[in-house]
Amino acid sequence: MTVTLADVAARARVSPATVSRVLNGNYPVAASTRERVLRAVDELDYVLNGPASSLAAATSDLVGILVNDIADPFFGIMAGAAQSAIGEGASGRAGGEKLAVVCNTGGSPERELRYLTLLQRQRAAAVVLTGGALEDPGHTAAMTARFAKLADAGTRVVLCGRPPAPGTGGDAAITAALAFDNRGGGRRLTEHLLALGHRRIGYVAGPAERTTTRHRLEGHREAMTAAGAADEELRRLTVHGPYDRRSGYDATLELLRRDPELTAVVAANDTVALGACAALRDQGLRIPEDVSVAGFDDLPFSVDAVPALTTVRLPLSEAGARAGRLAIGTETPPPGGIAKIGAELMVRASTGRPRGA
Amino acid sequence: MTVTLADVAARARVSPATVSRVLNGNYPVAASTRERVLRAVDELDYVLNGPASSLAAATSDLVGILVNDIADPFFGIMAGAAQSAIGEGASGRAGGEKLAVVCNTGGSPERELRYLTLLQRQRAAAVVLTGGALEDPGHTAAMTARFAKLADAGTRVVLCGRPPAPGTGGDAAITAALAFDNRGGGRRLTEHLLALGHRRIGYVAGPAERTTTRHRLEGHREAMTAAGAADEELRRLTVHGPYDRRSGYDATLELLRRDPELTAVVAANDTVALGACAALRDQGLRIPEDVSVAGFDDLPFSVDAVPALTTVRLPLSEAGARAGRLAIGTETPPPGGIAKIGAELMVRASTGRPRGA
DNA sequence: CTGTTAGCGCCTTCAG
DNA sequence: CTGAAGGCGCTAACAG
Repeated sequence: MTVTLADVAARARVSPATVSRVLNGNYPVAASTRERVLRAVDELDYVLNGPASSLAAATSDLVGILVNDIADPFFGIMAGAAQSAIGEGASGRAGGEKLAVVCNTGGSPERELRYLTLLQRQRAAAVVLTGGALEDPGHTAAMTARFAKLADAGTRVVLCGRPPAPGTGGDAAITAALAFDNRGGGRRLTEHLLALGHRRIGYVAGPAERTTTRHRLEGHREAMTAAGAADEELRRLTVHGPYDRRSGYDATLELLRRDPELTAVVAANDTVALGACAALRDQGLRIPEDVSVAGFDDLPFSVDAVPALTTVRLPLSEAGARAGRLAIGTETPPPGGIAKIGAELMVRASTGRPRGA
Repeated sequence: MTVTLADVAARARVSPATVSRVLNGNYPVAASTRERVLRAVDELDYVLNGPASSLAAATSDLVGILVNDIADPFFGIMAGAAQSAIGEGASGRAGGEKLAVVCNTGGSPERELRYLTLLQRQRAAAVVLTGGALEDPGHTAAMTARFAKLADAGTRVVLCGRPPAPGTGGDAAITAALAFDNRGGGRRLTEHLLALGHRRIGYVAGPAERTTTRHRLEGHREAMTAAGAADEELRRLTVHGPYDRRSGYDATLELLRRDPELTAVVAANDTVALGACAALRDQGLRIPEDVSVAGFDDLPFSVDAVPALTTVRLPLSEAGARAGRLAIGTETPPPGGIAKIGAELMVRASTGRPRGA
């Protein structure tokens, strides 16, 4: 019923091996033979059997891209860029047709592990993990073990927007890591606010147990501490929540309750910042006249917000593309395997001098 | 080097067949035996070889979800919901671990076809296509042929937010189609504007050759025509462009040039609407006092826009989840294979009475 | 440059 | 309920 390689071989009057060779293109074949084979493939409407091929070759052309939230453009942009880079890398000849595929973990450690298992089971050629990692010792250990397993099965592992696990050097298994300068970006953002004259700055952080959250918050606190803020005060003006609009809304209300004299709110990311803006507006406060607001990431919608959002730009698209290239081996890993990706402060209309100034 | 099923069998002192049976769970196995096997699996850290399994069984656990633009939450929301539904459906026992995976076509017909081929090659269990289809006879024919091929290889094909190809009934191969009521939604949206007193309404449409674009536009024109608008006028006040912010911005400027007396702009979707808002603001026009603006989809950010966007809500998450269930056979297809998904008008602050009224 | 020969690791009848 | 045996479709040495 279904056409196999043998059928093609018969029709082209060559051996199966030859057909395999022209299909994979990694072996010299006479032009005339190749053409005959290709014609047979076409006439028979033959489609290679992936599982059989993967089984025999002990590798597959699957590349998995893991994201924490597929509905969030932060991940969509990186994943899209990675997927393009992977697709294009294969363009040379028919051979390297990689199947780049994105998997949504929803931020759940179980699902992250499950996808890794599934990908390992498929003998994936590479795995790209995007976004912050969960900072739980158990989970980190489990992940590190999986990475090792994947690596020695020949699967490349690349991190994009996620620092390699610290400590025991357990991440030797990783091909490359692209780490965003979340700490530096966070620091510069808060320094901008301090320079404007703000002192009472609320911080709406992301989920407590994620690297991204922690680094951005640390950057903020670095700047605040340098400006003389007390630890206790910093803690009082920090509220954690998920990376969504609702969290920004609720947390801002809570911050206002804790300190009605707040003159600025810094959000963990742009989406959260939008929620913060909504909350302030609903309280009758003007942005930035009464309260300044800042975000992080510089997603496409941020420039269209009213007022346009001051934020920190991350080169998501470039980083994603680079991760894709690293995954298929089109680009060589940076020295040491880890590269730091810069973050650029974007000052726009949502931040201004505080009321008093 | 790598652990195989035989190794597990040896350790558990059973035959490979038995191990296979407990792993797949679709066959009676004594509880004590099962436990012994499971323990061996665990001790050996065994991971099933997907390709080998797929080859022998002639099916795989891959489910592909195709999207036009992964960075667009419209698709992210549907894909995320579908992926969850597929993941959960498998929960029964270890057996049905489906690998739901999203593929970004970028709206390119070639990539769409390419992914379909790749998925067919992998012997995917199902394919979900989301969002509008390209209306090109050649491409439609190619897609229909692929669907047939997939269907008779046992791959389920479900459409989500895309109507089945019309005409030759060639889509008998499709398992189910969930079609959004784009036409009805578009009509009701424009009727709302007409009821407010608007007559000179500009329309920023999506790419011309897509079903979604056409249906929304037809709904708009239905309403306009019923209100006495002339065809020529309608054509004059319609501008096409991609589904992005930039297109909304540019098209709005163009519409304003064509008719400076415009009192409303209807955009093909919310993202485009945001661009339209930006253009109007840059022209010194107030929303909705000078010009009303409306979008489509009701993405999460639309309620936070300033002013909050009047739009048409599509139940993206529900539709995605349902598509996922249909893909894994957890839900039975609607009678006739096609279900129409309602669209609800959401009136918010971006639309109001026109200047004159 | 091309054909031949063995498996890759698992599932699935078929017996028992 | 469990074991034995054959083959899924392709690739990868080897010869020629």
